[in-house]
Amino acid sequence: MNIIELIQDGVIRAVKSLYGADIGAGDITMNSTRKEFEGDFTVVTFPFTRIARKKPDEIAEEMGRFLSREASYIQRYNVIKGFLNLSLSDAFWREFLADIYRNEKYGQQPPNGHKVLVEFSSPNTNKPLHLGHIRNILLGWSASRILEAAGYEVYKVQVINDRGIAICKSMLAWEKYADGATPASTGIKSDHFVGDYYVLFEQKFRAEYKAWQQSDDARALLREWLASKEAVKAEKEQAQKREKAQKELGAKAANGEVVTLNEADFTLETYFFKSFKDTYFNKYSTLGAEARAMLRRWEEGDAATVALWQRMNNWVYEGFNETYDKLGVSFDKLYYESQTYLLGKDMIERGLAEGIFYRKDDGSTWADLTDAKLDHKALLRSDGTSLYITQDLGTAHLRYQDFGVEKMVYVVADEQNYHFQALFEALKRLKEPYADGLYHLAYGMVDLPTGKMKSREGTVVDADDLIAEVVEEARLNSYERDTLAGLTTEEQQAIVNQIGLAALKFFIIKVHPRKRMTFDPKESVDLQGQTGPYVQNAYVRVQSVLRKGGEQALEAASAYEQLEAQERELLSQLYALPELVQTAAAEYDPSTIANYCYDLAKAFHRFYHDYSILNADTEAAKAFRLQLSQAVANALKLGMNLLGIEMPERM
RNA sequence: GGCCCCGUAGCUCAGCGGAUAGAGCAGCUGCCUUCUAAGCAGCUGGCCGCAGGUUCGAGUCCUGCCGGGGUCACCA
Repeated sequence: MNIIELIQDGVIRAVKSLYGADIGAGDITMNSTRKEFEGDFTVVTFPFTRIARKKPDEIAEEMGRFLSREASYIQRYNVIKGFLNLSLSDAFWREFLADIYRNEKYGQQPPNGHKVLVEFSSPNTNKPLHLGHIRNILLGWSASRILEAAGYEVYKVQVINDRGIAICKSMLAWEKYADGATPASTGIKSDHFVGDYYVLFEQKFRAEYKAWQQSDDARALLREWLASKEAVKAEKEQAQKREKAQKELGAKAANGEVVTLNEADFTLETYFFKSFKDTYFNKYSTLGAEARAMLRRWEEGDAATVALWQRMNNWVYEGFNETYDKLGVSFDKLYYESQTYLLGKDMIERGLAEGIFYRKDDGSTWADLTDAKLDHKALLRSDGTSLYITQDLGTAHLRYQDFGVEKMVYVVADEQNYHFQALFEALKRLKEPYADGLYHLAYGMVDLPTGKMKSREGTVVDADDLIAEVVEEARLNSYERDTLAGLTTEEQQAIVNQIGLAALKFFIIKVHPRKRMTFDPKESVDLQGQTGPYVQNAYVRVQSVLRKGGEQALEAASAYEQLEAQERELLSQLYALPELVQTAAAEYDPSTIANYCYDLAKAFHRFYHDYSILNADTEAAKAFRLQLSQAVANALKLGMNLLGIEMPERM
C-alpha cells in the first residue's frame, strides 16, 4: 500500500468508527496540501456532512484526532474550515528518500508486457522540415519515451510520403533547370536542395499561369464565369474578406504600422484565377502536363524516372536524417508510401464481402459510418485505385503483422481529426484485433506572432534554421557567463547544443498538444524563466554541489529530525512522479511532464537559495540534503529525458 | 449550415469538482567576499468570453449564445 492508500484506509476506518458508516476510497476527496498551509495531504470533509450530520470542521477535527492516534505515519494535523491537513511523519519521508535517492529509474514502471507503436513526423519528400514538423516530432518522440517509462515496449515509425505529384514537380524542375547540379556540387543541405527545385517549379508555374491569364482562352473563361451565379456568391465573399482585412488593418495601424490594402486581392478576377488554379494545372498548363506525365512514367515503372526519383528522394532522406540527428530522434522502422499505397484493397474487398462496406453504381467503394455520427467515406475510387484511407487501412494491418502491437498512436495535426475518426471506425468494423487501441494524438497548428505560417508568403520557419538559431543564442549566453572554461571546444559545443535544444523543445512541449500555439522565435530562445535551461540549471546546481561535496557517507541522514517545509514540499513532489508518468502515458500528454519538471526545478531553486546544503548545521542535515538534491536531480533528468531533453553536467 | 477543438493577467501558457485562480515574459524594486545570479525575493496586473443550470462547493460538469480555428473530396 502506498501512503495515499494508507490515508484513505485510515479515513475509511475513521468514518466507520466515528459515524458507523461504510464508505469506499472513491468517496474520499484528497489532494496534496496547498503550499500556503502546513501539511502534506489534505482530506476534504464536506462530502461527509450527510453521513456524520456534523459541520465540516467538526468532522475534520474528529477525523484528525482519530488518525493521529491510530495511524503512525501521521505526525500532525490542522483543520481549516472543511479541510483536514495531514502532516506525515519525518520518519516516513526519511525512509522514502533513502529508498529513492540512489535509484535513477525512480518514476519508471517495469515492463508491462504490452506493445505500442507510435507514428510521427511522416513528412513529404519535396520540402525540408519546418516548425510544424518540429512540434510533431517532439510530441511523437516524447510520447514514445513516456510510454516506455510507463512500461510499454514502443516501436517508433514514420510513413514517408515519397510518391505523388509533389516530388514529380521537384524532379521536373531539376531536370529542366538544374544542369546536373547536386547537393555536393552546390554545398546545399540535400533536403533543402530538393526543396529549392520544388519552389522553383512553383515559381515557373506561377509565371506561366500569370501569362496565360491574359490569353484569349483565359479571358473567355473569365467572362463566362463572371456571368454565372457562382460569381454572385464570390462577390459577396470577396466583399466580406475585404471588410475583415480592413478591420485587421485598422488594428495594425493603431499599432503604428504602416500598411495598405491591396485592392487587387479582392477583385472577382483574382478570386476566379485563384480558384481556377488546379483546373489550369490539370487542363491547360504545359508544366502541369509535364509533371503529370512524369508521375505517369513513374507509375509505369519507367527506369529513368524511377532512378531520378530514387536519387532525389535519397537526397531528401539524407537531409532529414541530419535534422533528426540534431533533434536527437530516431525511428525503428520507416514505411514508404510508394510501397504501401496499394495495400488495403484486400481488406476492403473482405469488408465488401462481409457487407461492412458497399459499392456504388459507378464502381466506387464506400463505408457508411453515419450510425457512428460520421459520414459516408470513400474507400476506393470508381476505377478501383486506392485513396489515402485505403493505404492507411493496409498500413495499420501491416504494422500489426510486423510488430504485434495492441496499440497504435498517430501523431498528426488536428486538421485530420475527421480522417482518423473514419479510419478508426472502419478498422473497428473490420474487427482488426488492435482496433480498440488506436489513438490519434492530434495537435494544434503552430502560429507565428504575425499569424499563420504560409509557404507562399515565405513565413515558414525552417527547422534547421531554427535549431541553429537557438543553439547560437545559447552559445552567446554561455560565452558571456564564462562558466565552461577548462572544457574542450567539443565539450563546450555539446553543452551549448543541449542548452539551445532544451530551450526550443521545452518551449514547444510545455503547451498542451490539443492547443493551437503561438511560437514567438524571440521567446523560444529565452534561457530564463519557465524554460528548458531553467530546469537544466537546477540539475547543474545539484551536480556542482555533489562535485564539491565529494564522496559522502549519507547514512547520517537517518538521524535528521524536523524536516523543513521546503524539504517536505520537494519530497511531496518527488512522491508524485511515478503516478504522473503513468497519467501522462494514459493521456498521451507530454506537457504535464514539462510542467512538472518546471515546478520541481522551481521548488529546488528556492530551497537551494534559502538553505545551505554543504554547510548545513549538522552532519545529519547535510547528508539528508545531499540525498534530497540527488533525488531531485534524478527526477529532473528522468522527466526531461522523457521530453527528449538532455541534461548537461555544467552550464 | 452540420460536426470537432479553443476562449483564464498587456503577451505566452498552467490549473485532478474543493481553500484567497497560478507561473513565465513585459514594467518597476531589492539580493552575488557564502554550494553556478541561466538564480532568489517583492510590487504592479483578473466580471476565468457571456447567460443559465447541476452541486454543500464550478475556471473545471451540463445547456444555450458570442468570438476564433479546423473540417465536411473518388486530395493527402
